[in-house]
Amino acid sequence: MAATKQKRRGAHLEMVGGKGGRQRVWEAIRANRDGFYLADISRAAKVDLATVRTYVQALERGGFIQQCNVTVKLAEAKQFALVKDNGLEAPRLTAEGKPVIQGLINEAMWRTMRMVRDFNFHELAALSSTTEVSVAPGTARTYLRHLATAGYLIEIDKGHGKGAGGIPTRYRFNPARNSGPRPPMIQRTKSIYDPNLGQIVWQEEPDHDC
DNA sequence: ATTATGCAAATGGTGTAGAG
DNA sequence: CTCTACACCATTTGCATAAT
Repeated sequence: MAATKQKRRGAHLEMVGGKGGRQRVWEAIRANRDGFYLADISRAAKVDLATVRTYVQALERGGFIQQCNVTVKLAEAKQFALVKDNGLEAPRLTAEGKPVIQGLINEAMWRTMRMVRDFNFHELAALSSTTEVSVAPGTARTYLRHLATAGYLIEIDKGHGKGAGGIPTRYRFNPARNSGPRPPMIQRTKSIYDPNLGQIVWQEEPDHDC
């Protein structure tokens, strides 16, 4: 009923690599690693207390932080300390404190792409697949297609685009677009956001000049 | 006729926000 | 403090098209 009913915003505004949300909380925690309270974090990060509480709980379960004054039971009065600093960006944890698997496949493909010179989506799927993650050919195909559209990949051999010849489109990673370790995310709005650059790198081409 | 690619839409999973 | 609802990204699957 609050006038400021904040619905969830775009990924580039709250997810990893952006601002707001858990990222701010994590930064605030790092700034006060010796000891902090939920209220401090909430105020410093300018994040709703409930959100802070949720994330802190996840961090605690994940073993990233530890409560100092165990005697206190009230969450708002609890004092935590950072015991496991990833140093990087905010760990993506589920409420259970377990690492999020979402995006793992994406990252695997992104990493493979930067290592291998050229490839087709079949090879990418095979190379990206590990014992931990299995990349479906279809997924690789989709991701590859989007990246190519965004200019991250160069189509070096269109070959025989279709048919039973076994010559799929061959792509090559564009070094100029090697922006960083974070894989670009394909947003729901048909746009592609690069967490490394912190900006939209491609949109659905509003340009329709005839 | 068979097989693979390309495109598109549907579904699932996760995080955030709010209310009880 | 716990629970429910909602929004968004990621992934999977199906259909249409085209060549061997």
